[in-house]
Amino acid sequence: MGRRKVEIKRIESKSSRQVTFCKRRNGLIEKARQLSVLCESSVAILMVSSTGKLYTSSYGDSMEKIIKRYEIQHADELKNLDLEEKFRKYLSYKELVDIVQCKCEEAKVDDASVESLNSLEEQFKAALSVTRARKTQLMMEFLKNLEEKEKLLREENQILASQLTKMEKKRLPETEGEGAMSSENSSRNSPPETLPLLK
Amino acid sequence: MGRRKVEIKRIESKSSRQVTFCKRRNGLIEKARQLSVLCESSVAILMVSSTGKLYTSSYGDSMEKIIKRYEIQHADELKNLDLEEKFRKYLSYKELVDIVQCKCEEAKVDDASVESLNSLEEQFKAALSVTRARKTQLMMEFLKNLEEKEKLLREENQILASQLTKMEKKRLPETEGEGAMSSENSSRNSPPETLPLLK
DNA sequence: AGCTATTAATAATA
DNA sequence: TTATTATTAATAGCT
Repeated sequence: MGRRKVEIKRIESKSSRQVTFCKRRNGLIEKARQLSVLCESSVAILMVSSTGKLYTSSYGDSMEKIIKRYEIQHADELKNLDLEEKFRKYLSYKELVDIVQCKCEEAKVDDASVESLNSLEEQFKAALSVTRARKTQLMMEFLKNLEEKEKLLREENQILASQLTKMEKKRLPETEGEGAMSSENSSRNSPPETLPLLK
Repeated sequence: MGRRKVEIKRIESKSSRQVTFCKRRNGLIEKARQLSVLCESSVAILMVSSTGKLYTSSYGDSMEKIIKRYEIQHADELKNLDLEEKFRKYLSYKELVDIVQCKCEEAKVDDASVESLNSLEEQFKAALSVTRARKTQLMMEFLKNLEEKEKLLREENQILASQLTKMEKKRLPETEGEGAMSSENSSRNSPPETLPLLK
């Protein structure tokens, strides 16, 4: 689809590589848009050029949502760490540890003046404040993340549930209304009832 | 580039929408691969079909790495603060508010002695400590709760998915569904009715 | 950035 | 699904 056929291998000339990147990048984005519109789907594309520049595009849903959808599916891999380990890891940021250790060493001076102790006190307060703020921030972020995941999972659940319901209806077109059916008929009706779950 | 020109708008027929999704999805993936090879770049694509199935593909780098690249760049945008409002609500437990207000009233005494101020200081410290501990405790509880919910929702999802699969098989004894790495990892059979829900 | 000769993708069909 | 092929759409090489 050009003046001649090209092999799919690294383009040696830097300038034509850049030109091609630009052209094909736009092509890819347009294709993604079309797929999204034609097939009512969500599509996200992330491209990092050889110079490290990031180009992104998403259709049908936000980039965040699509990425989260991916992360949910791959959460099992991440599940190894339990919550506390995760937080221990988060809180061990070098920056904070360094501050604390530095201050602790200084504190060995037991015969210091009131003034120097006062200064030390202020420094500890500052370090403590930074640590607390960071802790809260990280917890908030983690929380938000979880809440989004929950929402997506619920949505997915609803889709699955409605698919099941539709199938059931096709399969047993009638039998609506409360006949004398002893309701315990095994395979009847089960999917819909199990679905609306979570409050 | 087919037997006739097509408008880019939702394909009404469900079956041809699915066929088109499959074809164009493969096309998009191939285009991404070519872009990556030709231009020495990393490309990631995430697609969610209208039925909620996820299809992903990445070239030049792992999906994780490319997504991380994105998240680094967008870290700032993620710092929304509506969560803090939520916690302000959590923290307004009467017990804590009472402590603080009581102490604040006492503090009006501006001409107090050094001793009484020292005492007041201690009381504030205690109140602050209680407040902080309670805050952290509540956040942790909330977090654990969310994680449990997530787990349950995921289980439920798997059950629903396996029910759907079973139904499809009964209905169409042949014809495998679209492949993909979707949530098909079910592997477990369903004791569907007893789904242990969220409290 | 534009412009076409060409190749590549794909819509209809089976 | 997969394969075929008549067409349209994307783009390589030049300006």
